[in-house]
Amino acid sequence: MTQKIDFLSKNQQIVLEIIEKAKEPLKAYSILFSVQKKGIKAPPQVYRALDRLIKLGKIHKIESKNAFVACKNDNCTISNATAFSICDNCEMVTEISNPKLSKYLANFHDETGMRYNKYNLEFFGLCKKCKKNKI
Amino acid sequence: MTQKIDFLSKNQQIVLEIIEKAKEPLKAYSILFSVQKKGIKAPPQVYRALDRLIKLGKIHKIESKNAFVACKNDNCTISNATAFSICDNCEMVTEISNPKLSKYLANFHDETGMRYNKYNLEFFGLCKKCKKNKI
DNA sequence: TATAAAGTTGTTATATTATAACAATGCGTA
DNA sequence: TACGCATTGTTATAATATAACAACTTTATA
Repeated sequence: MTQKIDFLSKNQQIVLEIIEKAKEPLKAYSILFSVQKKGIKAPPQVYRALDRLIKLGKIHKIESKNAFVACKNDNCTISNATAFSICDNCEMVTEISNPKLSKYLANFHDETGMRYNKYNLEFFGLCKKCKKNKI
Repeated sequence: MTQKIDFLSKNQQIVLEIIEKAKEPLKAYSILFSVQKKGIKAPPQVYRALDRLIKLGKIHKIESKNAFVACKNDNCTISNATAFSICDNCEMVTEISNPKLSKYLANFHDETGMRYNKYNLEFFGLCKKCKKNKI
């Protein structure tokens, strides 16, 4: 129940709240615009908060969109294993939480002997709605 | 043997060559700088070539780095399934071609009923060399 | 208490990445 | 030829992100 929100600074809380309320991934500058009434005035303030929230696992960055979403998993405190599905048409983004998938990827290792401690996976396609409406 | 390079325009060939020669992922503006002696003067010329080459599957974009690498698979003509391993220390990027992995991901479908036609996966960790030197 | 250390914030400026918009050119083909 | 169409060149600007440093807060410690 009690989130680690106590450990967040004022700006971090402001930024986190706005991302959590949003229904879609938010861009940094749209966040900046939204929080100007709350006293955050400049890009570095937003980007610093975003960086911190990412490290804490509170939010994730959708790399292919330069946008940010809240982590759907309440207990999430790390950010080392992320998977998303992204609709090419309506741009909807959903975090995938599939234990089999995460297990498979966490255990994956290739021929080079490199071992991974982090991954990010982005799937693209048409969501159910868009598939219906377009075909 | 014969590549589809015949279908590339002049600028596309120039950009592809420089990416293929490079040992690491190249940024768009570093490409721009390198090809100015060949007559390419402005960002849109580079970005247009990059877009085309990506569509053709000749190169891939490393989303977490905003950088571009040549596809290692000679026969690659599509760009819908990519996986990379990225060293957090030396920034080395390697394209993973692991049939089991690609099969697994190509067949993956989640509970939402969404079906994917494309994915991009980026693994992070320490490469063999860096692991040795740091630990 | 005071004062250092570390972290957070605010601020200005600027770097980096990417695209809009439109004119000019070349090229196949009807 | 003259049309359509893709590619190219060009200028300007949009969008994304960070450097650098001063001010302020909190905590830690002498």
